[in-house]
Amino acid sequence: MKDVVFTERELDVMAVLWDHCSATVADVRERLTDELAYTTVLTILRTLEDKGYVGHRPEGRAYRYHPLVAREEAQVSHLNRLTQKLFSGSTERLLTHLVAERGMSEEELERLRALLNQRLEG
Amino acid sequence: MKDVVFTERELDVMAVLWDHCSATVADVRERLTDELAYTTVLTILRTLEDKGYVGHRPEGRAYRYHPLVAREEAQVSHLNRLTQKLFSGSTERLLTHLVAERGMSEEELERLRALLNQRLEG
DNA sequence: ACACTTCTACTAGTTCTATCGTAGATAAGA
DNA sequence: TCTTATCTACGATAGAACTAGTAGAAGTGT
Repeated sequence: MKDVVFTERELDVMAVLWDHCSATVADVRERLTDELAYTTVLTILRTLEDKGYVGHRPEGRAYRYHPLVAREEAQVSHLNRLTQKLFSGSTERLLTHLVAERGMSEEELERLRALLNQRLEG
Repeated sequence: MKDVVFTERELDVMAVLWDHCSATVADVRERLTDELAYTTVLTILRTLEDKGYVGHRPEGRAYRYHPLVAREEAQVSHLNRLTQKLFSGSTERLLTHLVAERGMSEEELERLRALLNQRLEG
């Protein structure tokens, strides 16, 4: 599987598309936390399209953009990078860090344990 | 805590420094997997120094560079970004993904379960 | 028909990233 | 001392990332 890596801004925009399945420029712009010019958002979408990460089809007089790569693919790529460079390539180290250092609720930890049990028994 | 975020190349270099506590330009260059010119590595280190992420002191005729930020800080920052943008801000989702999708050995999963048990009982 | 708004297309500038060459200092070896 | 290897300092360039302005098309409202 090829690497699907995004820049900071691209990720912002992709997040919107993934969350909403598709969106117009105005939609995306509205949902971004940073205030960017309309044309700026358009440019980012165009760049993403050039790279093959999103597509669009006309909707009325505007375009509606949609992801061409699944969020999961990006998750894998980005996690690979992070694990490699920051956790010496050890997924376990990463997991340990998460469980130990993140403020997770008891319920969440319980659910994780359940998943783990299932994974180990199953 | 302020954000400690690195570019791709910077991360390569930081990884060497973290792994070895400190290193000269030549050291770093040797340990990088990509073959970069000596001056390229030097420039990266200089940039990192400008940003306040590494420091150096003379050693013989050369400089020895050392990290000024802990690997842990970078771990936290990068994980925050990744969780936010790719896992909708949910650490649990990230953990679930890791446990479910990564090929982890039985021992690793066991150890994780042990940690989890300890965390929940303790 | 005219003014107004909303879009895309194109262009452009600034900053950051990545990479390396050259020059000059300095130590080491012959 | 002369040469060679090794460093830092400085400069430069190509490309990516980020941001936004302007022009012109295309609808909307009156």
